[in-house]
Amino acid sequence: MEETLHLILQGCKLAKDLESNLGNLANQPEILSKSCEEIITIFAIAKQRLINNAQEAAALFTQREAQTSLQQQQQQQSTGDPSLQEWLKYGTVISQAMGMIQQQYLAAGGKTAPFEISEMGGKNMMEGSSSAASSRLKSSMGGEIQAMDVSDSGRASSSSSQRSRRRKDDDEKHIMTVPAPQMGNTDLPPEDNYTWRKYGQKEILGSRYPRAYYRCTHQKMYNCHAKKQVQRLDNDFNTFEVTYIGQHTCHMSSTAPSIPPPPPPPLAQDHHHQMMMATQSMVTQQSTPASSSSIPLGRWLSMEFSLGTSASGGSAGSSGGAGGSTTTAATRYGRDVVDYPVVADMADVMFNSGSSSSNSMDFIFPSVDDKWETGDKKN
DNA sequence: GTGATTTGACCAGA
DNA sequence: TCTGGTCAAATCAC
Repeated sequence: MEETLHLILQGCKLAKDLESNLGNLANQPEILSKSCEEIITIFAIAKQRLINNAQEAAALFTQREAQTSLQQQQQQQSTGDPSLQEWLKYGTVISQAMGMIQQQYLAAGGKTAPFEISEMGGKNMMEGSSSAASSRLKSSMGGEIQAMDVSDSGRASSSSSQRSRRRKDDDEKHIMTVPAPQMGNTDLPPEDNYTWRKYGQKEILGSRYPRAYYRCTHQKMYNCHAKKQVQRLDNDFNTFEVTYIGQHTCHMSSTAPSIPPPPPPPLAQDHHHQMMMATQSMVTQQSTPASSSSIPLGRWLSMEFSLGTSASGGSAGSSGGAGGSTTTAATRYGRDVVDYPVVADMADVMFNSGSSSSNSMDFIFPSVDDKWETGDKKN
């Protein structure tokens, strides 16, 4: 265990070194890339060890990682170095991707995700929602995600009214916290690869921020009763608490058909293993120096950078909903918003990467070299 | 014109 | 009675 921690610390040191020299290396992407790969490799090894250990060890690892991310964020904010902002964006992309992975994982009925999850079950939904919001502290940067698996079976509901208003339904509810987008329009709820239609918003007693109510856009077409509620945490403006209610019965992604719906069907224990493998697969691809398909951090950075530019350049193409990769909000306010579908695709590939294709990352990063050049020119 | 969002009102459960 | 969840008309955006 100590060895693993030492590895992590070493990775942190290297990251700090890289950070301090980032200005000098800004025009040397190859060196940057190698440095990043080195860091990624170290963290990947450490992570692998932790995964192999007990959950206890994994929790400690995540804590360390979150601290590191937080430190980087704080340092970045204090320096204001634009090149470091790309570094930060990298973390944001990962965070977003992790968020979606988390959801995919929950969709698979998983109980323990490859990264941190705190699970709470058996309590009623409203308790979980409001009190948890005030008591749980989250990191908005590190991609920390907490999820509560809440099955609201406590109270029977008899809705006989024509309007069928059910305060307490029997649908499964999953509460999770996800970091808000740190660029673009941060008011938007996190992208989750489904299209939602907002049907209400309410001020919640004791909560600083209102709660927004969404239902599946295809509710009528597919009789899909999936819903979600989104609310900022009282103590953390940068974190959303998202409650998923019910399951998607719609099939909406033609481009990424293998994505399972977020609300979790209580199935397949094996998904945990698949998740682990998918995540590890990504790490491996990134961290294997010999692999030409590994993605240097510089490419991740440029990728994210291009995301930012494309968002302002015109994300009108992201509309259309049925593509399964945008929210209605993102569509509506797309001009200010980061183009999340790319991140969704990342998660998609990560979940479908399996072992079949070594070029899955090519799907995520089409012509990344060009994008690097684009980003470079930007600088 | 179509579909999404906003927002005040309504309703049901606690 | 209070509060959260939903409805639906008005409005907005494409």
